[in-house]
Amino acid sequence: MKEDRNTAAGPLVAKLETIAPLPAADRVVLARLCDGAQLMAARRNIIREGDRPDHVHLIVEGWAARYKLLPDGARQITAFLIPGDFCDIHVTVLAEMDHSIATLTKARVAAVPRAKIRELVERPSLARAFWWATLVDEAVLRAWIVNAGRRDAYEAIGHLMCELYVRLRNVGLTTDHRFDLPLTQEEIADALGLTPVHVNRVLQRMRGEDLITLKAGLLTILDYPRLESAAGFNPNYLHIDQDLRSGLEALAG
Amino acid sequence: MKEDRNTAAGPLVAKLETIAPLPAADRVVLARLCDGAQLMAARRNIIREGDRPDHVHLIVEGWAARYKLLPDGARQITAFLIPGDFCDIHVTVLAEMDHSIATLTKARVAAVPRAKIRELVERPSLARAFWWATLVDEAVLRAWIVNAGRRDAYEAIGHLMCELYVRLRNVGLTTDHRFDLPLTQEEIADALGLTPVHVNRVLQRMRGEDLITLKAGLLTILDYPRLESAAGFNPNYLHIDQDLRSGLEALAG
DNA sequence: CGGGATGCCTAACATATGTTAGACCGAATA
DNA sequence: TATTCGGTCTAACATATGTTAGGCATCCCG
Repeated sequence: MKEDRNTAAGPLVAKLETIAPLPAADRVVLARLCDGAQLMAARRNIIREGDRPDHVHLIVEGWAARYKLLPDGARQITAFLIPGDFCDIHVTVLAEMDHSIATLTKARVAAVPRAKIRELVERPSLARAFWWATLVDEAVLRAWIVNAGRRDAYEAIGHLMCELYVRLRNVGLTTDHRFDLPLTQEEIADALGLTPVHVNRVLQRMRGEDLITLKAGLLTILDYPRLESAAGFNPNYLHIDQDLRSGLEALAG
Repeated sequence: MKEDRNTAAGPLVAKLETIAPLPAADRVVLARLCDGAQLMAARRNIIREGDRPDHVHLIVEGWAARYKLLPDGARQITAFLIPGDFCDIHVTVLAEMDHSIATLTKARVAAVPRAKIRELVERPSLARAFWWATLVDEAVLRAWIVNAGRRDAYEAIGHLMCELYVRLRNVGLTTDHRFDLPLTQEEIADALGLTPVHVNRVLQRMRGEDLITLKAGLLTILDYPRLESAAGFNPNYLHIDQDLRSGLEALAG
């Protein structure tokens, strides 16, 4: 299966190839990035606000999150990072981190020297692919602003589920409409500007409506079209090529 | 004055030079981008979601905003664009717009052909500067997520004011702690996920506390340190170099 | 100079979401 | 088996913010 080949070559390759196939040479180089990945425990900081790291971190396995802490101790999660995501290509240009990143689950994280990134970017296909990835990250941030600003809790949670579904599918981590969602209700709350109590209320409602199933970190979307429309989810901002999108659609049912 | 020279060469130069001076040749090329700018009326779309423009738009004068419309007609503003900001470098890589952009005021907008951008990016100093600018845009998006998610209305509005103050100062559009803020209360509301009514309440309160003055589109921050701390504003995410930051601080009093 | 917009402002009332507190449950650990 | 521990779930109550509605300026344009 194509999916197997992708994940074997590493989630990063799978992700970048959601737009366009890469030259074989590029795939090899990328796959090699994942080799030295370190195993980290859950809930450990990968980098902290104010740090000036000289390595770029890549999630190879497991989940992580960007977050900011407020003076009163509140936490806002700003992004969920899944396999294939770079944590901080920022540091190639910006002096210091303006937010922190921590693992959410046990994870394998590769540290790539800045110089290596510069070397990779000399390949035009990779420069383009990296550029694509950061622009998509930006688009995701915009979608999250809408979540927190103009969607109610029910829509926001539904939207997040749809987004994660598509992103995970791109790296081959879904089967049908089911995937591992190793987030606590508090983490979901911190991502959407809600309260754990309220997240729980909404989840209960969704279960009651036979929209989803969520148990032991496994989410099943029982009625994807209904969830999508209830959440006002339009995957265009993830910028998957049209043809490929329909291809995946067929694959994943 | 240095500030005058910058603004004369165009807001884009001023902005990009907040991190590091550019070679004279670069400044010339950038300044020339602004030459053919078109005059647009207020509240006109520059690009719309779904468009596949072949030009990149640059705000030379006036204000614009990125926004998304929801199925129910609600609007979420995702960024305010001021002189020196690119609207859509995205289109160099992504096929189609996932959001719309409209002028807020009368504005001068330059349309730069994609090819021209590619040409500019061949200059290492400019490539770096553009890269810096988009990473800062990304950081601003994160700050806005925090605004909508975890700050109350008072803090969020204060934070927005501080951010705009610093950004406008970078392009020479402030005098002391005063600047043109040509936003309606509804636009502020749409940016922060609030209601015009509530924005008004908060503004009244800020006036009552002698924190600000806002009349006829002119905002004066009467007590900047107090506003900054009330909002939990930390300018680090705008990534101005430390030395330069203190320099500006001295300049702007 | 009159009339229509547009934006600001306020009041009274409605509600989605937050707060606090605690019971429950399963999985790990001893 | 007992014991934590982290996470889920619920209830009762509190509140920041939304809703609706309308008055009041100001500015523009015919």
